Amino acid sequence: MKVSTRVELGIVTLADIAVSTENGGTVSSAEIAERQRVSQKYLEQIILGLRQGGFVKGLKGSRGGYQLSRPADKIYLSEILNALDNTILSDTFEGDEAQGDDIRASVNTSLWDKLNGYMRSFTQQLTLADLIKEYKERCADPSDMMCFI
Amino acid sequence: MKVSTRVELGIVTLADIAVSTENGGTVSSAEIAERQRVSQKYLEQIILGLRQGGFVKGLKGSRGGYQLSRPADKIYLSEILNALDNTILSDTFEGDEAQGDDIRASVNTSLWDKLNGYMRSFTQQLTLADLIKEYKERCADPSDMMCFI
DNA sequence: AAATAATCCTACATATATACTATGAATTAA
DNA sequence: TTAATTCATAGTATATATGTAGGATTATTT
Repeated sequence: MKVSTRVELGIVTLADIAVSTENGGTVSSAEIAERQRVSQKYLEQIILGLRQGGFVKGLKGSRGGYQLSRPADKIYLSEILNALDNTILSDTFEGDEAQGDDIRASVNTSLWDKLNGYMRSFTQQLTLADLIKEYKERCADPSDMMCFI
Repeated sequence: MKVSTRVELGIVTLADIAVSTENGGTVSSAEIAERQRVSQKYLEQIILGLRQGGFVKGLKGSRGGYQLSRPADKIYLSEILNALDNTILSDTFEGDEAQGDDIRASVNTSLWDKLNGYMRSFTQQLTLADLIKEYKERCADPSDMMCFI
């Protein structure tokens, strides 16, 4: 399953903000950009989407930065994905049902609707807090990988 | 989940060939093109992929056409998808693990690997014969939709 | 043998999406 | 007032998607 770098970076950035600010305060786009090795300007575009989606709020000015606008266990992956790219969890063929014979419609319900249904239910029960929890558990095992934050 | 029209048409075309030839014989690209309301030339390109994937064989010349090269219950959706677009069931980020910190790697295994895993197991147990069976069951109920083939 | 009907193969055109880069305005704290 | 930061938009190069088009190849039919 291919996913755009915007979506990848969007989720990772949100997780980064959550982890970096869990003891209060804010984190700047410059910090995150360095950690994730992307240009700050590009990252700001992605954070724009996160803010418009209602996941983070930005505090302007010196000593400003970003924080979550909701607790991480109230942010569902389905919401994040929809905000970053509304095609991922959407119906595969919308308004396409009238074309051709109905083998198309049948394949749609037998295959694509079921795949979409699973992706939705999985991402509707998975929260940002779950992602962070799993990340920290992996960090606790140094033989697995290193923890940078 | 957005999918290219090539993938959609590829699966539908394969199902069409299976249904149209289940009593023997062949079906031409012209027939399928009319039924699915696409240009014959475009359809031929898509059938090319199906042939290279080993799902159909073409018989040239007058009275030629296409047939399945294997029984429909031995053709798995995972194979079809891989032949038509090898990104759908592939790992979301291949060779991408070295970039940035390992929040990326962790999100990858917590989210994307699981989604890919489900899509694979579902499509690895679903066959073309299953799709056709469901299609015919729907056709048997005229209140649901009409059956054209 | 010639005509016909079909698959097979490749090149090209156009539109859209992606992945950035770049520029600067607006806002706040020191 | 200066510096630091978010906020917003414009531009651009590349890749991908969605076809169109032309014709070569092969087999059947007459």
